[in-house]
Amino acid sequence: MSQLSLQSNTPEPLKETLFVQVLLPLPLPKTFTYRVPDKQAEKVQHGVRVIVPFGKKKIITGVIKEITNQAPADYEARYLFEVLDDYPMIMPQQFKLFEWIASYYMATEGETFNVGIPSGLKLSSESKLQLHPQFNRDDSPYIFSNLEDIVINLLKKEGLLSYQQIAELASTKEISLLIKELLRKQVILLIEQVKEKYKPKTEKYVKLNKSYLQKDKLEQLMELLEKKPRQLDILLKYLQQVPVFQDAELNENGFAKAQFANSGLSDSSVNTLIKNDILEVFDKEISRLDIDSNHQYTADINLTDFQEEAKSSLEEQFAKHDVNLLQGVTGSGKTEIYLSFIKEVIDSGSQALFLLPEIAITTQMIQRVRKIFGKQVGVYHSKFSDAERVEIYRGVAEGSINFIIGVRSSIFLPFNNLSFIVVDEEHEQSYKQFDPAPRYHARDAAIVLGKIHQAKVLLGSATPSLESYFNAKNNKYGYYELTQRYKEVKLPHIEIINMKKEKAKKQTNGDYSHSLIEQLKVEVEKKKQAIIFQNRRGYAPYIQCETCGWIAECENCSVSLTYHMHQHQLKCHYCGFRQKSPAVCLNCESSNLQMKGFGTEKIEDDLHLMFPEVKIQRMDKDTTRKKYSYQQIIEAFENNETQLLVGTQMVSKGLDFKNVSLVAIVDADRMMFYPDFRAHERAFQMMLQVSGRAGRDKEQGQVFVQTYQHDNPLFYYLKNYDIKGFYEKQLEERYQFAYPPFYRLIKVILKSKEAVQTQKSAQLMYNGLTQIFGTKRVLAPHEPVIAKIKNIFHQEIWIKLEKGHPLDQAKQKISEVTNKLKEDKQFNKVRIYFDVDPA
DNA sequence: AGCACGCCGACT
DNA sequence: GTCGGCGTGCTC
Repeated sequence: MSQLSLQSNTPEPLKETLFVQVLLPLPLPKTFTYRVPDKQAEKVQHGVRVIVPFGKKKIITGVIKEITNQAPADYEARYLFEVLDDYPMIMPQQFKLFEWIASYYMATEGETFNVGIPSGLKLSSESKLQLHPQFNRDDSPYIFSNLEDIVINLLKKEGLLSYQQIAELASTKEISLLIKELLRKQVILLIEQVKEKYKPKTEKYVKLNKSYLQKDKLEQLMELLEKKPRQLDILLKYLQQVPVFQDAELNENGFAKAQFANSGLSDSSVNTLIKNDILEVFDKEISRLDIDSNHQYTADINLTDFQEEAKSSLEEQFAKHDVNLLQGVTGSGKTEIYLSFIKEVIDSGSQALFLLPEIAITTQMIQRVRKIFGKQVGVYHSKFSDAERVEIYRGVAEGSINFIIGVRSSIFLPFNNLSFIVVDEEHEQSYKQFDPAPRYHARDAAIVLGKIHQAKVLLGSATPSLESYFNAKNNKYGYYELTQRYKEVKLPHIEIINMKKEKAKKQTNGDYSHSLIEQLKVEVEKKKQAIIFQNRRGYAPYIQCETCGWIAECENCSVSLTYHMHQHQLKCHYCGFRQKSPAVCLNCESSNLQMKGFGTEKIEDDLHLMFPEVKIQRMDKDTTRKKYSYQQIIEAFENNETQLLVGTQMVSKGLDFKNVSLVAIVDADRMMFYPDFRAHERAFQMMLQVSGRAGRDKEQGQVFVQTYQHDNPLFYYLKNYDIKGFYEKQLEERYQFAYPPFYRLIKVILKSKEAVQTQKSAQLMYNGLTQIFGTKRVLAPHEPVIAKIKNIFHQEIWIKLEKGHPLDQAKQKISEVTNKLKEDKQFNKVRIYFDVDPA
């Protein structure tokens, strides 16, 4: 083994040692510098992945952010192990986005990188042991223990052993000692096997043996197979599918082996042909992205006059604004406008990104887009496997995919030529990532992404976020409103039902007004469909003892347990805790337990009683757990197999049902009255969104909204579809109480297992913050609505910064206060998080 | 984030 | 006396 000699007498040709700054997918604030082995120097370039040692035993994948020839002054850089790619996997634009997100959302670039790339592009490493090549048991000056001898013998036999295998021999404690000893005694070498997690998918294909490619040879073969009809059939099938005589090169493409069986031909006969060297098997790399590549996609996008008008107006505005807001009621055909823009972009050779909230990416939507764009489309969705995501990632990097339709994380794909971004349903809060950091808002990040690429951004919604509305109003964004509904279908009539009054008149039946029940009866008679919306799953949100007032609560979280009738269980919707529903009060043993409130399950149950003959389906998180159940429920409803659909907000997105004439919002108050400054905005948007499901065909649909607060101005705006009026009113309130969009919020979250420590640290944090920002800009620490989740106590501090307040400086100060707090070791168990622009 | 090194209680 | 608890500090 050659030794590295630092002072060599023979002058080496001067070779510059390269150093690279590597970004690692860890929540660490900086990059790490590695030395590049000479052998790898040529492969080094910006944006390629490298495998590096990190700490004592970790081996991880990072990405090269910078290349220098300057050795770090204050530490010895380690050698990187390997350069993985021949071309960059992270584009310069992505680095810019990482930087922006990390800085804006008070996260690290490493965390951003970590969520930004599919985990299949990171590598797993597994340490293995092998015998040291120069090791000889008899020559060794050392003495070996029994255990060591066992390992030595095993290594002689097996060659390689993993930690796992050693672990089977010894207890975990002994392993590291054992390995240390074996290393010291020069018995073993540690080697790292790094595996690419991603493997291209392959399928068995067959092709005709070359010797039969001549016509006469083939004829001989056919004669030979005369008496073996099964094999002959297979050969004929092959020739039919792969006409090798028209083009001999087609033979190289081969034919999927499994396809024979699909045509009713026997697999064993195929195997015989293979055995006799008539057919050859080979592995063919196939795409996981299930697209029929032979199909020609030529579907056109036909815009109505109104849509054309909208489009050309938007085009004009894009000349002045990089971001435009397109507001249009459900059914006004925003999607066609998006797709028409996107088609132009794709045809001109650029890339486009179409962002949607998770639940809006339906099979319907994907099929529609595929019809127009074929295999240029990549769908980036959490339901897809990691391998599929890697394929899309690579497709975008290589340029074979020009159009991405996807969820928020698609902003991180390696675009290099992006020129158009659509953010549909831009008001949706699911665009805001909450856990883990970075807590970014994909709409806002998409706008920055647009800036980085000089791409145009189109935001779309029937009910824009107040922020976007405000920006459009102040001419920061361009704006267009589509007022026409497709085919001129009238907007549904919204009826606000005064539950107080109905209850006083004893016209309610439990939670349902007389009017609603009567109307449901009418629709059911007419064979129409109805959607009953309740944004709460389960049967009863809580159960209470009427004797002593006891409420069943989660033992880990400060929430009541929801009763689920189906399993007769009490469940916590925050930590998943579940227990059998008690028969008597656990406090006073009274049997007077009452279900309080109602969720989708109870509504479903009630409806069954009221309409025993009618097919009723429920759609919520509980009924859509399986992969295709969501799809099945929708299809059944679309095909009129079910007549009443009860559901949570899942029913409000992206679905187009023709026969729905009534939408019922059973409990509007629940959405409106919870402690959040956005509660009204959300409730309003959600109610309008659900309403949009009614009457999408010729007839005008109806919406029934049940409330005990029917005087609330929100309902006035709602029933008149006066979105602007409502928003203006909201803006006034937001201004008055110093909330977005006039002020920027930064939420500081403190968590720990100790309630007292959490509170104390929050108070100290608050003191520190007020010293910098003053008492007006910082709200006193308080428990969030759910103060305890999974036995962790939470405290929040809100910082309100007026527009124009130097943001970077503010964040800097916040970090300083945080670091100071962390110095006090009594609080070292308190974790501190930041949420900039909390949703 | 992991993970090793380091200092105090219940046990072979 | 040790095993092992998890506090603390580092990772190029």
